Amino acid sequence: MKKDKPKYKQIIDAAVVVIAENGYHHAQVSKIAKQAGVADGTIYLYFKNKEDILISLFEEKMGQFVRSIRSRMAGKENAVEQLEVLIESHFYMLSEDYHLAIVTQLELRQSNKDIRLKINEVLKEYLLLVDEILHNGVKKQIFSEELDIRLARQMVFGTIDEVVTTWVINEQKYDITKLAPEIHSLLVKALSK
Amino acid sequence: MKKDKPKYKQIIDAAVVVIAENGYHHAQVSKIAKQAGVADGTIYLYFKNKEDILISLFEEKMGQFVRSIRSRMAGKENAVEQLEVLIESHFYMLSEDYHLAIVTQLELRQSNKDIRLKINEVLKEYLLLVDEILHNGVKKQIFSEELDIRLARQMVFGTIDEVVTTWVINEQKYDITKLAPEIHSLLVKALSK
Amino acid sequence: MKKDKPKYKQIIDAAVVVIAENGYHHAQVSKIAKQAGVADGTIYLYFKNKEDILISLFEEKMGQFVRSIRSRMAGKENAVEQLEVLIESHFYMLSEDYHLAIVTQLELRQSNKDIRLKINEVLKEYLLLVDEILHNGVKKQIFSEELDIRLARQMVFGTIDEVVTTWVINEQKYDITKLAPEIHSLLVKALSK
Amino acid sequence: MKKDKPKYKQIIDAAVVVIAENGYHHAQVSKIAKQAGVADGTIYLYFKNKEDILISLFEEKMGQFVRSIRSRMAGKENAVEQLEVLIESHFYMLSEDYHLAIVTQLELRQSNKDIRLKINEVLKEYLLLVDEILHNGVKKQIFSEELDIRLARQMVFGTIDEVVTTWVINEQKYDITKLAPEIHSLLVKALSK
DNA sequence: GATGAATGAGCATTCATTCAT
DNA sequence: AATGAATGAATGCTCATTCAT
Repeated sequence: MKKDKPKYKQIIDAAVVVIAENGYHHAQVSKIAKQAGVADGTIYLYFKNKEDILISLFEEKMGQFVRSIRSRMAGKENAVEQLEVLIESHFYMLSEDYHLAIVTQLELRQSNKDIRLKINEVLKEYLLLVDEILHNGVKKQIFSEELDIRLARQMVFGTIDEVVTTWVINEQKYDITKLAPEIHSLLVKALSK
Repeated sequence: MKKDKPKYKQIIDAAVVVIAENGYHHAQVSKIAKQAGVADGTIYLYFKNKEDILISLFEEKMGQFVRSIRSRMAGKENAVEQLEVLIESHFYMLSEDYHLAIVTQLELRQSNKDIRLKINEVLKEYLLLVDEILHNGVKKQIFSEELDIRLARQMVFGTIDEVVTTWVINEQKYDITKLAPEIHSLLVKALSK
Repeated sequence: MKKDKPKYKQIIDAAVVVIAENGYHHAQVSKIAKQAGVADGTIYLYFKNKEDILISLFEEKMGQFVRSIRSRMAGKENAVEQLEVLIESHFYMLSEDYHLAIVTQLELRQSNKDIRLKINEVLKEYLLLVDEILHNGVKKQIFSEELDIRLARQMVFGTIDEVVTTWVINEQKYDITKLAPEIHSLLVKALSK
Repeated sequence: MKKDKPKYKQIIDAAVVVIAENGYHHAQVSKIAKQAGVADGTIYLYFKNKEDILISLFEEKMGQFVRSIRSRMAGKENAVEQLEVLIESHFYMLSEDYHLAIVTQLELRQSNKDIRLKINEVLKEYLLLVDEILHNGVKKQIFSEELDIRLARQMVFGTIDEVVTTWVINEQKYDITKLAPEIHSLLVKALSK
């Protein structure tokens, strides 16, 4: 399995750094190869083309992201607590990975439609997680029984994403993890009966 | 003033059509010129460079957007009603301009960081409007007195933006104006005491 | 009409020189542009792509070639004399254009299948000319009435082509036009009753 | 002697198949290795480089070709009969080896000038055979005493080669061996007194 | 003011060859 | 002898911008 070979992850990590530091449009394959400490051609032993690097990057990182949130959520049965963990984890993990935050919030959004469609596929995993929390909350009668899950999910994701993007645009000048309680409180109020 | 000459608007409208129909990355200056019925070189008599077209496009359209919402809000003193008008207007205006919705929600976001920063400058006008509503609501004790205006604004804008983007990605298959009451209700619950 | 603009012919002539001097595989577009005294991008105002340059080169030169032979044949009614003119003209014209001889006999044959198919299309004009001479000779009972035109044409073309290629491979060390009478005599003997 | 080891021939036969099926420009060393059932690196234990495979291929196959014709000619003393055997054998052997015909008539001609020059070296064996027949015919006063052997050889080879190439381009749709008598007859007429 | 022909910088990808195992 | 992962040089084409007319 190619994904388990060390150079696979090595190249993806190099791509994150190069894109974050140079911007999407100046992230040439040769720069990524240099950063990864391999020859240009080696990239193509692990990835079909440049597009494939970006999609794999997102899959790999977003996969970890969702798995990590799920494991942190383990044991929490209450939807309010689950949402708390989701927000805290989301903010915490991006605050711990400076480069990844820039890449996911700003740079990867410049990619063409094909790449973004594939990225959206990957995002669905995250959105499903949000849906699970919302369904749980409604079932346990913590959230409003008339809640439109689809719209509520858009509010939750839209709010979190906007807060993170604003923080990245402001060059991460403040501690985003400190915003979690207030965001959580706002969202819970919106969702509750 | 260049902005008052007919070709200025002619070129901006051409840019909206060309970007919406071809996508950001296939919207060459020569295509925009053709659509506007002018020579390539003529573009540069009205705009410094391609970047300037895009920023001007956003300024022009977002300016109209905010002015239009303000005029619809005239007479409403209640923050809850004002927010209602904001959401309804936002959804209504984009639902009336198919091309503009695609351009602002999907295509222009593919531009590079520099352009997006300038676009954010222009967005501030809209965000100020949101802030005004929120301040008003807090002052009139309709919204929670402990509301963090900055975060609340990010929630309002993030939610509205995500709802619109989802609608555009789904090719505007449903009537977005019908979602306004529910979104309004969710946000008001979040903001209220 | 693009073909009538001076730069069209200028680029084709440059391509002949560059290919003859550097070989097919080292004839980069940038070298052709430099030789033609234009920018790389200018090439693409006149030709769809590199392949198109090569096909156009062959069309242009082979077209002239056939037209030139036809005009030299004007007035000759006798198939034996027509064949004489054909051979003499063929040898003479290539002996006058050192670079073109190299390009048509050696370099262009390295092109890929697509290009060679299109080149073969163009060659058909020449082969039709040979057919006309052969038909004429048979009709006038100068050539054998049982002549298989298709095979005879392959003999005529194969012989002429091999003689020219041998001369080019030997770096044109001898005067090929002096070989015309003997080749003519051999072919006429073969074709005659 | 490397040429006697089984893998030597194995690689050459693989090269014929791969070139015939994929075309010269898509016949990568790795494909040849795969077809031969060896590792890429193994190729380089038997051949200096890719060029060397192609030249060796031609040497090996053309050597067999000439030896085979010579053995079929054994016993024929008459130049006319010898030429008959040459043409028949040439056509017969290529009609029996579908892949080889494609490779020698079409694909190998796309190789660069250096390789083609070396291939021509190998071809000399064949041309010497033609020369022998011609000399024999002249000595025995069957062929014209004034025959220019060099030009006559070019006619014989050029004609045969063109007939075979035309047959291969037409995807071997007809039986080329049936053309031998007519080609023989044309050539004998040309060469005779 | 308006034109549009000309410019030229910039980059993903392939594949023959090597060499540590 | 045999392997196959790794190497890295080499190039066609696009398109924003200019400037002579």
